[in-house]
Amino acid sequence: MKRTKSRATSFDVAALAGVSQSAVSRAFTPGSSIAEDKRAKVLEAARMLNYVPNSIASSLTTKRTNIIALILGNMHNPFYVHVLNEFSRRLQGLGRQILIFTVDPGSESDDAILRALQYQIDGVILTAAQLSTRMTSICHERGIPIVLFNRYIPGSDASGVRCDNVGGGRLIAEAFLAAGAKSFAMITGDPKGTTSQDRVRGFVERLMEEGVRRSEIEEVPGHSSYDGAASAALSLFAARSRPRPDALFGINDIMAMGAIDALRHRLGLRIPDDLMVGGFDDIPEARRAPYKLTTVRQPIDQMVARTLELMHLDEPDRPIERGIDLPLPSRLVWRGTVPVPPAFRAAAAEAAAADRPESG
Amino acid sequence: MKRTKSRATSFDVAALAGVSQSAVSRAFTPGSSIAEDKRAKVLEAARMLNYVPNSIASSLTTKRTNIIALILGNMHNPFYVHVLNEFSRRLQGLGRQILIFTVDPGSESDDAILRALQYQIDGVILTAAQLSTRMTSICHERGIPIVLFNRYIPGSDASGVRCDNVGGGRLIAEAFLAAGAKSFAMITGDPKGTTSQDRVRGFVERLMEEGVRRSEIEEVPGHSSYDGAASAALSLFAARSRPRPDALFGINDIMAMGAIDALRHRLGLRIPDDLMVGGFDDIPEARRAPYKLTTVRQPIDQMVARTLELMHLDEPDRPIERGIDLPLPSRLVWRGTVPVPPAFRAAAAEAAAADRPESG
DNA sequence: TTGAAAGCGCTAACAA
DNA sequence: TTGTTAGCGCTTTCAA
Repeated sequence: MKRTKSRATSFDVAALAGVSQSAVSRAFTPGSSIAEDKRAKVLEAARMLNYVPNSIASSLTTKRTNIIALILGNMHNPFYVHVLNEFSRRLQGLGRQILIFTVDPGSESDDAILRALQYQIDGVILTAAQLSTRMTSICHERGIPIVLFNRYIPGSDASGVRCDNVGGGRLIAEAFLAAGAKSFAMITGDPKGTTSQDRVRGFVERLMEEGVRRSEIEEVPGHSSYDGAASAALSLFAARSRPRPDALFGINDIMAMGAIDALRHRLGLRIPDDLMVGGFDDIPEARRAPYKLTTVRQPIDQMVARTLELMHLDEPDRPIERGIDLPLPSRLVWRGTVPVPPAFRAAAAEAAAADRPESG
Repeated sequence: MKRTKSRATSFDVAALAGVSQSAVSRAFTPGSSIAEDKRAKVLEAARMLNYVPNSIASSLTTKRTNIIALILGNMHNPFYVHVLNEFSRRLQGLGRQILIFTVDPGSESDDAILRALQYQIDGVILTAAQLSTRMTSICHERGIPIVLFNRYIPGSDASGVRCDNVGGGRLIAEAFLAAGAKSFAMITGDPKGTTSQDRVRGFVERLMEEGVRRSEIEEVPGHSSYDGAASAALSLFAARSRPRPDALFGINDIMAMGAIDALRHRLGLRIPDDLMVGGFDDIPEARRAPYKLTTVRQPIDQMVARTLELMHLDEPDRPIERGIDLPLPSRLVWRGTVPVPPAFRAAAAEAAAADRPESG
């Protein structure tokens, strides 16, 4: 069978309904002035012809496509999968579509943004990668809001939403200290990203307040991946002269999980008996039986909501606010990888209760 | 600062470059006839004005948007995350963009497709949900290919790519038999989906060939999720009069993982000593130390490649082929959740070697 | 409330 | 190889 290529246009519908083409347009535009019976006739004709309004054509005049570009870096980190899900759910609810771009983590996102711009997207959400100031200003010149998710770029005009990473790092340090840890190590993520840097900073800062010397806190890069963290952990613990650390901070959950698996199954370490481990993000996987990871929860829902607010999708003519940095509070979730000190028993019990059903 | 809303058009570029507007169009159209020096002038002017061609406008005449709609159901299953990644990588390589829609697993995808149609997408990839024949014919009428990924719908005009699920189910049965299992159980997925049905069918079929009676194969629904499978497994093993099965088939990896975790950590079962477990998909998580899941590998790369081929993106006028069902071969990956019989030692060693680095 | 008509930014004949 | 011109399918004045 051949393609009929029969896409009915508003003119076809108008002809069938016996009205003008503009009437058809009005019938499909909420809040435009058209008589109810006429609208009904149009809708009926449209149904008969399988007419679907052409958003591409309408955006040519309205200057709005209702498309948002979502630029994703590391999809291998489940955190971003949940972020994508949440954005998708909400944006669809707002009648917006998502044009997706995946870029290599750590690489420039300029290319992706440029391609997005060709599609006259109404906004850009960037969850990854670097952003040049040139690209930022190109977007802003055109009135296209661009907001960074889970990161900020110092000195950038782009606004961003993230959680309080420094505070979160402190929470983990606090938990380790309360559990009696004496020597510390961490597996870090992208060294160029503020997210990893801030978590490290908060963690170190808090430890130093208790008299721990920076040189005593071991640090090894885990490349933000499960496997990277697994080898990092092994290199940290395998053969060593100095005493093993008794507390390990994985800068994100997926790395903490990689470290836990490697340490347990390759080196036979018991957690938390031999080593306590803390993570960051609180991805759903962190609750699972093999991990029961004590971690810092990022308020994804809130972060997504604030991101959308920052874009002001329904006020397209509003001047774009520059360089807003919106840090949201994070909180510690006590689970099984850090021994729970008496003072935190209640919090731990609460977390355990909340963990019962995994949403998904 | 206010929005300048200054999007340069091809006319602006033409004026600055001192050429006609069509020259600008040509300068940006690969393979169109334009003098090299003229093109250079145009490009230079474009750069100065931060001009980005408006694909939305061009698609009005070309009838091609280079946008593909990707409709995703269960994003909580990592399998689909990897699928998304692969589609994104390849489609971006082909100069196509992905408009993403997430729908509730099991629900109609008609809504999403209708919204996609408004954007004049060049094709639809459906990884989830039901598809009405009405929607199929609407797409086909318009010359828009729609291809089902990892599923087929009996009697549907839509084409699809999937793996040989029946054969895969047989492979797991085969492995269980070779390992000496005598009693069997399975955790099933979406009862309306052919994917789950076929895997079950192959599994059962093979067992029955060996004289196992259908009524002896226990079956419990796991709702395609980690948590669903965890409770399913518990209900299967917790309190029971008849002897426990000694082999459990999780219709997909994420359910096999949920079952393993629950059985190990809640009931203290040892795997594979007390119970052997088989999965399906071979998601990257299946290789991880806590699981080392013996499973059936779906050839994602091939499936994605064939899906794209079926869409014939570069021959938009080609008649759409109807109802093609393309089953690709699947293969067993021996790991640690099924005791490896001597005959399969080599295969198991090979799998272990291949597992070393996780891509990601 | 309605219809006619002028664009939106581009591509694609067509002539030059 | 060029420029001119006529649309693509819609929204949006503007008059009626």
